[in-house]
Amino acid sequence: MKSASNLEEKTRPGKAGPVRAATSKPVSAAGKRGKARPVDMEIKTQPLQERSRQTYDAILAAAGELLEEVGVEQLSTNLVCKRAGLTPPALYRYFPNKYALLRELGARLMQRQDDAVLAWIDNGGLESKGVEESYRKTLDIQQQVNEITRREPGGVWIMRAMRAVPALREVRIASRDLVADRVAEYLSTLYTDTSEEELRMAARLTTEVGYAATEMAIEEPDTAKKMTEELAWMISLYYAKFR
Amino acid sequence: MKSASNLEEKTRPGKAGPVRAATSKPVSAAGKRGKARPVDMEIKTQPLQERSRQTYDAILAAAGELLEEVGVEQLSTNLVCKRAGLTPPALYRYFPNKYALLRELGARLMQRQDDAVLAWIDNGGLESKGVEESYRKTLDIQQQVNEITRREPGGVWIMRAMRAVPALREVRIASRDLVADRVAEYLSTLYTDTSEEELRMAARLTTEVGYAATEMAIEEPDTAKKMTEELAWMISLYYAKFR
DNA sequence: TGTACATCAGTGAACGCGCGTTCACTGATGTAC
DNA sequence: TGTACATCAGTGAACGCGCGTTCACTGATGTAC
Repeated sequence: MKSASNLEEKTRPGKAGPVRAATSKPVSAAGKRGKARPVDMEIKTQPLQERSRQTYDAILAAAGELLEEVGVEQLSTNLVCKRAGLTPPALYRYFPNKYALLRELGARLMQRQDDAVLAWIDNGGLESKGVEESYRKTLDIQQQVNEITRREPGGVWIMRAMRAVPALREVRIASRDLVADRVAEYLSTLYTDTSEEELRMAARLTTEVGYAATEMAIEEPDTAKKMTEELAWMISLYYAKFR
Repeated sequence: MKSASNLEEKTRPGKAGPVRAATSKPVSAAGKRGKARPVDMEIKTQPLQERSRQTYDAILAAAGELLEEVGVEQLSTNLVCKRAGLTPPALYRYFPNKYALLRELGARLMQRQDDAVLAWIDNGGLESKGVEESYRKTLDIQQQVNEITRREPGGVWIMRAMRAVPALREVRIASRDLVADRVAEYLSTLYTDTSEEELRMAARLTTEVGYAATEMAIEEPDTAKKMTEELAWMISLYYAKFR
């Protein structure tokens, strides 16, 4: 059973619906991050009919494509509408602004990454007889995450946006901490000499470092394979210190 | 003697002037990154008189402040003008758009970081008798870089912008590779069994990971110290594999 | 199975706003003699 | 040392554009009987 994210309920894997359930209570309108004035992040209407479900997905698909072409900053709702073959009020029916849209894209990507990592943990990804085996398993999951991100249209841009757009940062942090907590929880049964708190810090660090490496791998495909291998060494050698 | 960046000549440390010399040849107007249409990055006029030097610095200072308050995306030249107490044509005299401005901020921050790292290398930062010493030295430079970034107004936002804004990415990459090349060059005299090419990859990875850790340390001050220590372990344990 | 009606989904046209940008200008600074 | 002039620095006012957003509407889909 998956522990609930502190952010919101996550989608059922495989189901393409919006991450936030129609009945979930709205994110408070009051600012959640310091000075940047708050943005309405609520998804307005849930698609109900088949036609609207397609529209909803077309909007997200168009946004993903456009992210790759123009980046986060130049992305606008008008541009997304044009690409999706819609008029603005149609988009506006579902998303109050581009941040809500990006948030949905971010939540979906994180969901897919998290699902892979949690499944990997459940399959004993964190268990190994030595550094060599730990390396192989770490490499495996990192490659999986890279591949998931590569396949997602605009994937690396979504990751960048989750760093650089205040309204999206919490999506990334929630996902990171969800994964890190699960890793720490698991490791604490193996390395009983180390406090769970310390393992949680270690897991956050390695998760964060994993994100950076995924971005790097996608940005520089020529060296991606070798870089990912080196990252896997770095992480597995680091965890060896807790044994 | 510092090896020249592939991007541009870097400023003399301590001098607050613009990074691009007035005589340097313009960045080609043709796009340097795939589809995102190119942005004019050229700094238009160099400040000559004392008055204009102050204006120039006031613009950069205002931009740094505003980055922290509103983020990259909401930043506009008009907003910077208001904060700096200027009218738009005054800003326009020096910067063609906000990207040129951000680029200058990015170049200055990277310059400061690089200076610290290069000095650290020259002082034998990469030399150690064991993992313990390597850890201490790595921790030292990472803390220095964190501190430099913290002190720079809008520092962490500048780093995020260098990831998420296409026109700025090259500044970050150039700086990373400059440092990584110097690290690899140095290490190749120590670890003669490993090719310089492989060491360069390792150095890029650790530099990249260092950036991620700096951002993380600034975003989460409560755990910054411990996180930085763990990062230093991770890096020094990793480099130990080349011994 | 057919039809009338309610609800859902998307359109066309328009709006106000802040953005980037430019113009002709005034005022400040530096310098030649 | 003083003054006239050239250049540098910044202003005030205006512009066109694309953005986010809203309105009253038409058309599509689902359903009650």
